[in-house]
Amino acid sequence: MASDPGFGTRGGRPHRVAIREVAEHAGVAVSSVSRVISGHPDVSETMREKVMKAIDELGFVPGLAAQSIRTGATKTIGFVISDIRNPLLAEIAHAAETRLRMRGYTLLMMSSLHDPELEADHLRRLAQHRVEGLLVSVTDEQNPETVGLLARAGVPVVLLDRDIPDLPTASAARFDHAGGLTAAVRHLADLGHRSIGLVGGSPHTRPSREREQALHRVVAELPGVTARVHGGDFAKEHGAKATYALLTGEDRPTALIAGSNQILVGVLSALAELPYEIPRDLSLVTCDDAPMAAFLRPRLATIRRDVARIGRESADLLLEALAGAPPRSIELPTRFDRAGSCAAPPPSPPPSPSPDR
DNA sequence: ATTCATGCTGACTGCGTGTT
DNA sequence: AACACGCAGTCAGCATGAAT
Repeated sequence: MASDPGFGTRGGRPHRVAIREVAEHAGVAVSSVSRVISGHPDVSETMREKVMKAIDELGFVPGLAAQSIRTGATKTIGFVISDIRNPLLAEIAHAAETRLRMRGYTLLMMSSLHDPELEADHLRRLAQHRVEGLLVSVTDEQNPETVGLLARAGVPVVLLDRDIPDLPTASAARFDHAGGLTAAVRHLADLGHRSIGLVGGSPHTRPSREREQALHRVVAELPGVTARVHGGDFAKEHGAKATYALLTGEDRPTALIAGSNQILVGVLSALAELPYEIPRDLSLVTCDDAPMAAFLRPRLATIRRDVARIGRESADLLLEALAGAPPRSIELPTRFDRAGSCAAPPPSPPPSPSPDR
């Protein structure tokens, strides 16, 4: 039995066992080997065993590239997200991959690192790989190059929590960010908070826009309550900077909402340097769980979403589109979990930190 | 005679490379 | 520039031989 299936060298160049060699080794025709490999019904048990024995002894692995030449099918799906190192996105990818693998597809994952140029480059590369479908969470919904590449992709596209009106051919799986955020703000207002700060993410993506719009909408319905938003990147650096700006400026909020798990890390790092104790001096709510957040005391009030579900559902939308169904969109809920990090605001304004940092 | 498993042949696929 | 070829496997259609 070969130790490394399908690999070897011949004269310094890579040599892979071909179907012809399997046929010769088994003493059968190439077409018979092909029938065995593809599970054709007209194959006797003796023939199957003979071929499988040769395949095993030679370590043959059918070449997907060669298969795709004839069939036109690569059984590969392109998956582009901002950063595969983000545990939240890793969970989405895992759920989607599991779903697609069950249907014989391989996922080709790429991180755009919030860089539209790199993202466009990935999309072009995936086209070269002849992927049969795309799962994409774009960095900038308005970027003409990205939108153009997706429009011309010629394969089904599913957007992950993104809105691109110029791309009506794409399906989409989105979260109702407004629902969870509205519940959180109402809870804070019920506790007595009158100034709420949101450390938002990129304005070029749907989740940030939805949250910001929802915040202004709900605040408009709550007499005496104001909101301040600091948008930026989905990054801890922005989280720290914006927190510092919000808490050291005029009209300091008594409650803060962190717009993502990466932003939360920055928010917490800024709070570690500022004289605020949670929840005594400041109420804190986060959007999405962070890996270590479960060990924080008090527990963090969190706007949660089922990320594994959006992974599964987006994979299903893509499978549906691959089967010829027209594009469609779905919306999944977000839920506010209140916890110890929220309390009534302090009777006097929160302590004023020293201006030097 | 019929059925089934198997073999054989040639077309076919997209792309890069070599030849005319 | 145009054309031919090789790559590695799939596929369809037909031929063949053995078993029922």
